Amino acid sequence: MTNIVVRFPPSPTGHAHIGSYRTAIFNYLFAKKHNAKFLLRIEDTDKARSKMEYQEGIIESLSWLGLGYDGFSIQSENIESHKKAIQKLIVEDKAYVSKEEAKDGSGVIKEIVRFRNPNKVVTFKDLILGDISVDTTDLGDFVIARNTEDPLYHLAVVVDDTESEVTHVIRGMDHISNTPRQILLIEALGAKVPEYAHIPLVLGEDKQKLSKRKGALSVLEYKKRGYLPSAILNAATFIGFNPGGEKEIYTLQELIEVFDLSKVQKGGAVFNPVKLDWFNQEHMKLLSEDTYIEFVTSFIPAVVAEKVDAQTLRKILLIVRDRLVFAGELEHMDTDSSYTYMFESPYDSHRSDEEIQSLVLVPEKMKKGAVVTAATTHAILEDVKNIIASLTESDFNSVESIKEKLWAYAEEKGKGIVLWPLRMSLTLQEKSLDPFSMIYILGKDESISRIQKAQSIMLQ
RNA sequence: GGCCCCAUCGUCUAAUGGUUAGGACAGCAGGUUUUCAAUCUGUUAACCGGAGUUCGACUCUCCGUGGGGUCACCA
Repeated sequence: MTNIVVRFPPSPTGHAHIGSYRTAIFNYLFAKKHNAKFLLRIEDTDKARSKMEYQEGIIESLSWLGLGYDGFSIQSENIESHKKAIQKLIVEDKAYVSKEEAKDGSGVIKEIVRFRNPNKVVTFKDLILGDISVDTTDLGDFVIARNTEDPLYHLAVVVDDTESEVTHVIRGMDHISNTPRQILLIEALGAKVPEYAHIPLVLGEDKQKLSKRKGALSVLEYKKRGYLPSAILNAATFIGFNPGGEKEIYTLQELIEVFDLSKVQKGGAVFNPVKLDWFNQEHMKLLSEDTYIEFVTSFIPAVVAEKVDAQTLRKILLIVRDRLVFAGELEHMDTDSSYTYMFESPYDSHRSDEEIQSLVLVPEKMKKGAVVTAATTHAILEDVKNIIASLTESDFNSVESIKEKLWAYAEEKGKGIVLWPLRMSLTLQEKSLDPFSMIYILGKDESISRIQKAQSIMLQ
């Protein structure tokens, strides 16, 4: 392992969205690429807003994404070092205690600690942006602690980073203005200034910093909706980064191989949820049949298993695979009418005979001059039913063989006038799977039974 | 407003002085074994503006303009 160390320091004050985790991802990729250490540090110096629930959310998110870390710490547990640093700065007259009225309007006089700003120009080299110079004079003597026992962000970060020997600080561009004052503190403490890489911000539709407030989903919500971690990883990495070339679908391993800070964009990038959907579909295609079934099954309501046997459910899931964007679409499979007809008879008391008849009868635009009546439809269904009855066990092994057996008849009579009533009698859905897939899923008996029901209504 | 950063299709981007400015998502059109998907094919669409530098600028420089970030006893 090299001596390179990076870290991801989220504050547990909310469920972070994809923008924050992209920072974690960049750090992780950089670490793996360079055979370095990746640290997770929970920044909870703001005790009022920090919550255990959020800390757990961070850990769960990282684990779900598969971003393992080589070290874990909680900032508040390093309070002794922070206090020591505050004392050291005060003793060396690089900081001082100042009696001031509390900002909360209470009128209480408190003793806060301010940094004695040397008022100089700080220049640092950013690995993405290049040289950046800032005159720190206008920062004034900024506050570094609420009191001698209670450090604030800048002080805590600098002390912690120094102690864990962080060499590369990879963080969002919104931290760029924090960098000069942190460098001032590092210098005052006599520590080593790390390398900085400020990555472009992830923007919302309005081109402003992505935020929960504007509807950005947390990583945990994506997990809940049935997105694949590999898709989130892939999509997030491609916000503000592109390895060049035309390949876009990458696994985590491949991402590590091609990751390079020099290929990180400088400008902010708008997050496109529609493209994330595409990434997810592509990553679903990468799954083996068994992995896919296993993944998707965890999103299906338990009652479905009572209504349909595992064998049939597997058939349904495999056939439905191409149209699935994310697994959570199956979350109401037990009641969603775009799925229920696949495993429950659509012929129920809610539908009138007239309704069923109008569905099964070939619509005008599809007739192509042919004369279609209830009687002819009944006759066609009769023929189709007989063909299905003649199918052998092995014919039911694939959609393809079922189609083969029915195809000649459909061509002879006219595809539209055979296939439409067939599909409708099996599904009673305006939009549905094709009839061959339906017969494959339903099996001989149920297929024939549904067709017979449609037929009996045709006769009335 | 001060300070800092950025600027290629609607969006994400490729191009590192010489290309008909490429790809992906979305859009549109069409094909496909009925519907809806899926899939295949085709297609619309961009170098923020102005000066330079150069034989030659998307690429380099400067000035505008636009956008963003940040100005806490939050992180």
